[in-house]
Amino acid sequence: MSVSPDLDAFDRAILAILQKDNATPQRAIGEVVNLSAPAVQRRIKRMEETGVIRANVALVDPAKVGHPITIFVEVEVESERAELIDAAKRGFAQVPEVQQCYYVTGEADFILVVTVATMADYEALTRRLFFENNNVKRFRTFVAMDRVKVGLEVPVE
Amino acid sequence: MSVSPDLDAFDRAILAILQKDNATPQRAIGEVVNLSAPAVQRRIKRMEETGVIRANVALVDPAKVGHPITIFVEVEVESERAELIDAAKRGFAQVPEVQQCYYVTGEADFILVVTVATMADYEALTRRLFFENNNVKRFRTFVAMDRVKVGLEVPVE
DNA sequence: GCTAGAAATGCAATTTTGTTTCGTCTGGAA
DNA sequence: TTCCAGACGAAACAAAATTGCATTTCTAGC
Repeated sequence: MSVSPDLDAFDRAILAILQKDNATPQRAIGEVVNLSAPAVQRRIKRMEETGVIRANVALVDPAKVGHPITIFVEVEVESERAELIDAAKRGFAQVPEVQQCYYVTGEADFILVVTVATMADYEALTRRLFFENNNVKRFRTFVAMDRVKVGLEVPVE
Repeated sequence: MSVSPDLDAFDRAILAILQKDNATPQRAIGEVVNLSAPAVQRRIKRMEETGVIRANVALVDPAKVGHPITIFVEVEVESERAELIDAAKRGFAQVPEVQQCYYVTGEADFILVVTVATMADYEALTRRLFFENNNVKRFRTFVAMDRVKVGLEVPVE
């Protein structure tokens, strides 16, 4: 899980494909990277076992399932005591509407990406997550007008 | 692609599974949601055609492929002329290191999520994307110390 | 430069999964 | 009531993933 994976050019080529479409048949991948299907399959398996590939998922259009609003929130906390920070992390991570949560340096402590159906839902969420949390000093809201680019693809060279 | 999909409880249950693991066999999904494999398959196909499912991808651990640093950037532009904004969108979207890009309301105009190997790389990227861009007034950097929760999963009820 | 050991490969067989077919059932409109 | 459209499940089928095995490639170590 945390061993050095040591990826070669084959692995990277495979990753580039899987990050675009992981339903690509191994045979087709093999043709592109010049490897047999079993070889591709073994490499994929190894990358899954070593944690290079964290998950295989379907990406869903939020608007199509009733969550048309995406919001960024910068959260500043009162105290940065480790215990309180950990509690905040767990608290944020638990919430399904919180798609992403990062603990960051800079003028904020946390940045959240939230997806909701309505602004009223967001308002209710802020009450629950921020106003009722004594350790939240203040937060700033940015509503997405356009999701210009959305993905978790990582360049693999 | 943009027709109202009208998802029922079966569709949503299927989506919940596929958002966690889209390698789950259709037969296994069928057992969970009480549907036959062909029924599951037809629903998945329909959701792919209507754009509810935008893509099927592998999620890669950035650190394991040499991109251990995740950075948020708030970008403020000089002019919000539609033409310039569109140019900015295209410019940001093009860059592989820019994982996500949102056009937002609030104290910033764009929020970017960037993944890089080193801070030197980030510095080079800022030069290219911001300093050499006349329409960028200023930008603020937040370096992620902990990727507490990362995903694109959307609650489906 | 040569050789042993380890790792990775390709091929072919097997198993699992995805896909299509087809007959049936259900719900709604005429 | 009758007809039609849509969705379903069972079974047959096609395609893909997976496994076993012999061979090749790579890497040291001598």
